[in-house]
Amino acid sequence: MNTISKNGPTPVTMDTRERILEAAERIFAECGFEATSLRQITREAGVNLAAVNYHFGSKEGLLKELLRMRIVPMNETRQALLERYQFQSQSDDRPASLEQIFDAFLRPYFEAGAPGGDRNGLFMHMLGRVFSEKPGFMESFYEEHFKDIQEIFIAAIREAQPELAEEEVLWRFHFALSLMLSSMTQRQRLKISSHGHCDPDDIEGLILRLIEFICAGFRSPILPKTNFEIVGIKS
Amino acid sequence: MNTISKNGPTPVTMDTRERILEAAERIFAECGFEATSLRQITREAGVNLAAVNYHFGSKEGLLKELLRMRIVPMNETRQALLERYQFQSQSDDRPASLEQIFDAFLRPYFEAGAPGGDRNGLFMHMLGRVFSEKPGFMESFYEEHFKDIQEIFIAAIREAQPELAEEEVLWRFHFALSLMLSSMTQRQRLKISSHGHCDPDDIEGLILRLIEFICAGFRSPILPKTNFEIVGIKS
DNA sequence: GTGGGAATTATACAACTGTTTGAATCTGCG
DNA sequence: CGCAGATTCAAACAGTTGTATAATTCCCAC
Repeated sequence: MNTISKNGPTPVTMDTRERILEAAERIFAECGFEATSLRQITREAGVNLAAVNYHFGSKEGLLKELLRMRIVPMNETRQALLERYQFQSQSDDRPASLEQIFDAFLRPYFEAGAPGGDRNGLFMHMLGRVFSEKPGFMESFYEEHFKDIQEIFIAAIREAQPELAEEEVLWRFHFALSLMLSSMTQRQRLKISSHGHCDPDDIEGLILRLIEFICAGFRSPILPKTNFEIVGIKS
Repeated sequence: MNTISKNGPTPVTMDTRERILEAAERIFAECGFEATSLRQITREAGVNLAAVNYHFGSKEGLLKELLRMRIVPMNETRQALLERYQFQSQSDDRPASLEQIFDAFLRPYFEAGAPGGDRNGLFMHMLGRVFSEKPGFMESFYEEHFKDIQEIFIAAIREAQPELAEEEVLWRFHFALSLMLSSMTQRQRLKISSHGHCDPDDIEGLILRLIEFICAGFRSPILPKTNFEIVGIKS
């Protein structure tokens, strides 16, 4: 049992388990899952190598625990926020707006790793990386942690956009989700490509812009076969 | 020199170099860069292990060559397509539409790996993975292969949307690019989450829906501080 | 204090990694 | 043919990987 003193008011004892989780989240986010070694994690956590397998069974067990730890409360916040918006709108006898729905969906995600503010962006960066890195891994996690919450939000979208065909709802939700996941892992690209015009660390600005972008996409008219003039694309 | 017979009309001799590239593209796309071993590649390619280092210098050299090989012609196609759209619109004395711009930008990307049709989605899947997997890697490639083409397309967007502030153009282009990259790597997720309602293999449908979604996002009104009613988010 | 389960430790394991080497083989030109 | 350069090959390199195992230390109820 290691005792470290944080600069907070109360000194906190941080046991091996927590120190591993802390270091793992940081390094997974930075280097990805495959490229991160257990020795790297245990070294930075200041614990013994075997501690990972003792506490989490395996490297993958560590990852799963890390995800579970963050995703469960995040989804609870999402649902609570959505229900509040729905309750607010209910007095006017209308469904929650698309903006409210996606605020409830996006905001807890971007703030999941940052309750105190200092771990900002760490978790979702990791999540985005893991999803793009471990193909078979996502399926099991979808079933366990995303299926229900997705159903809830898609139902809310249907209410807000009743004229939109089911297939289009699913396509566009897929776009929204992809955009949400990648806009974190790709944040540093914005810094490079905008030549300093945009501030990727402005999380609130990112959230609002994402909501705006996604809602506009959802309100786009139903797709005709070709809704703009392209003549002779092929060769 | 290995000679294999393809089921096409003309038997094709495929030398070691090409066989490595073919296998590497396939396995990188499936497993990612870090998780793929050279032995896996050379085994499936039917060549000797040392051949990779002989022909490409290193594993990373193989990846770079693979990317260069696909990206250069892809960007040429993008530019040619954009110029054609601009020429078409020019007769009406107006700039190319957002739809045309993003068709020129997206279509060559989604069709890059599939000139004959059978390698569909392989390359961009790999590209998306590599970008999310190798952080420092992207910067150098941005400078070499994306900076110029991005400038060209952003200039076209400015003409199509002159009233949009520069910062917002960059944010939204970032969103569009992120969405393009991730909508390939995340394709199988759509298959799962839509429960068969959507067909992720319908590339043409994907392109058109993406264009529609992105253009709507770009036409969204300029971001006010909060353009929808959220009261008491905190706590 | 003492026993006993929990936790930590150092060490070792087998497997796998990218890369290198030097010899063997092939290819094409004189 | 004969030789030179390009290519392929089996083998080994040193290093790292995740995991397993015993021995040790710690801590708390009794």
